[in-house]
Amino acid sequence: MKRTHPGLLRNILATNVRRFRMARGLSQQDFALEIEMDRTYYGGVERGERNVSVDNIERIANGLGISPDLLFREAD
Amino acid sequence: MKRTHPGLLRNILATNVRRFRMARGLSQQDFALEIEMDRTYYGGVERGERNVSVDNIERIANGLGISPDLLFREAD
DNA sequence: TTGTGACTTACAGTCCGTC
DNA sequence: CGACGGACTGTAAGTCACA
Repeated sequence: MKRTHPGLLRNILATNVRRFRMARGLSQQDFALEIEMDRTYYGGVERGERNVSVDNIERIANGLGISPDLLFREAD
Repeated sequence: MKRTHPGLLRNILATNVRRFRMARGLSQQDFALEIEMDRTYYGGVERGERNVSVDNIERIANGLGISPDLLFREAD
């Protein structure tokens, strides 16, 4: 599912999620497993292809051990 | 649709959205109209009944004229 | 002015893979 | 390890009539 353009917010989310996950030194699959999310779906999130819902944003933020609002801050 | 649910992030979002909208002195219907969203759907968001996705969060934040991450900050 | 139940359709989200 | 595809299921998205 190649859902590129629409919003930029999901791209911000995507880069942030990826950055925080890598900072924790985890692979996509390991992290996805940890938060009980499908690995292919989670990969799509990091690619900005998925229009993630709040409940899943919460799961991801919890898994990363950070406050959810950090995932929506513009890259610096 | 009574989706009185699990996640609390959804409720944080709900209260924040409502607070910012009221701060702008707008009714749900007027605001919903402004961002081209169905009034009953938007109402459900403010009630924390809807598991909103990123694209819609973006639309709401844009309509409120604020940075999306403000919608995810814990109430003080 | 907002809430609610009922409803259909689009896509979120899962699971099997390959490269 | 991560990108990506096909086929599926569940639920968000979106609308309405009425309270």
